[in-house]
Amino acid sequence: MITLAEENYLKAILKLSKNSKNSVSTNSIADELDTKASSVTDMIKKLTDKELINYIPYRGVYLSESGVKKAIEIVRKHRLWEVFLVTKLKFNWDEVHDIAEQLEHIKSQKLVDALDAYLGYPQHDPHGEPIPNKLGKFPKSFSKRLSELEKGSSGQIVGVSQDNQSFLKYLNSLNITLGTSIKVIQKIDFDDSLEITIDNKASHISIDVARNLLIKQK
Amino acid sequence: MITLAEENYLKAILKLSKNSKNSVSTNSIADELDTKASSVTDMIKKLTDKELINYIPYRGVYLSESGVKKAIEIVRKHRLWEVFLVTKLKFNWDEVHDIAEQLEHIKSQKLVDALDAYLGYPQHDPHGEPIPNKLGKFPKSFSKRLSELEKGSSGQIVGVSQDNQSFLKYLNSLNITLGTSIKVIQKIDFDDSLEITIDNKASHISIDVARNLLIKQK
DNA sequence: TTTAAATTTTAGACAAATCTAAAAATTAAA
DNA sequence: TTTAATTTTTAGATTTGTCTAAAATTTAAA
Repeated sequence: MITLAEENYLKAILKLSKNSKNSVSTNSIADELDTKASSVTDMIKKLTDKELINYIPYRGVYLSESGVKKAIEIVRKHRLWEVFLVTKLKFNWDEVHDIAEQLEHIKSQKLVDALDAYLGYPQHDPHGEPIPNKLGKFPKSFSKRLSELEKGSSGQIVGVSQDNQSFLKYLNSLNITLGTSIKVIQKIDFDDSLEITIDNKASHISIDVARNLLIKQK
Repeated sequence: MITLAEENYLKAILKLSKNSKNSVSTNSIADELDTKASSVTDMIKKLTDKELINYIPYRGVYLSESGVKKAIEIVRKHRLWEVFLVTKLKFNWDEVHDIAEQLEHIKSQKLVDALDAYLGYPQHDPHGEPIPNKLGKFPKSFSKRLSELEKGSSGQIVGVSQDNQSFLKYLNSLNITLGTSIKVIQKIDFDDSLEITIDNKASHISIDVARNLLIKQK
């Protein structure tokens, strides 16, 4: 049986592997989960014993095949519940993360599948993030990160790759939501930040923000 | 913060108080939760420290005002989720208990209220059990237990006061579900069991089963 | 390439929730 | 009303997940 804490570690490792491609460091997991490196080392041993990850001391970890499968299941549940909360219960997109963090740990394959069907097999969550299907396959994406756009080009926001409340509230304050059209006016060499326009109104955003905005070019 | 284990104890104590009226014994809690008496004693101390129960050593416990409130909230969540699973996700009434046992611990007042509204403020769960409202008030009931019916009288099943799968599957095998008409043909003095008819077909049920069937007399 | 800084692991401790075995208290029976 | 049976509590241990402080290892810098 896989515990709640273990599930959270798997999810964190999956997320971090997507950013970096390489194996994931102890400290980065500790950061992601807001815990101490020594706690991470302890948990790494448990996950290794269960063959959910591979681990070389001092060298980092990566998910095993079964670890990936398990982690994707949790992501699937998280995102399906977010869709439920927004489309059925009328929550705002910045209110659902914490509740989905709880709901993602409910154990019942039948429940997940029934929920998926009930929601009409959605491919994206309320933040535009892809929802893996029952087999763990993600829908194809045609989006780029806003940070990759050239000066002068523009597109529409189709997703964000962070769903924590403070980030989403910041986006709300910038009038950025799914579907918003954005043009890159200037890229600042000094700190890689961007001058953009939204509805002809200029704004300035950091590279960190731009990296978390998914955009489809016109 | 109240833990998952503590919530389960509160729920068990509430259930046992309803049966007995007196204070609840350590052993009965241990039975209900399938644990050991010594574990119950340990937990009783924690719940006492948090002022969720009152406790006199060797004399049993009862819920405090805040303990009752908390326990009723959990029951409310459990039953609302059961309604969701049956009415929206098309689960059968004998499949929902275990999943609701998990869902009842999700913490979000807003979620409970939104779910309640989404379901149309149901007053009874799929087993006919009353759902307390937001203020903790239970809807009035006009039902009796089948065990209280006189020989010769009859009525319709409006609820069951057990929702575990094995009990419900047994009812299914007897063709008993919500709405079923039942007549008491004979009461057996020896073991208090009952001869009943369902659609003019005779069956024999124990007093334990009869006590868990709620019936509205014609 | 040796030293310093950063990262990671180990050792030992703690809280939560549980257990077994033994002791204490209560209840029932002779 | 004393004894026996039952119930409840205590004492001490275990597992899970976490922590701090110190040691070990790796990486970066002089």
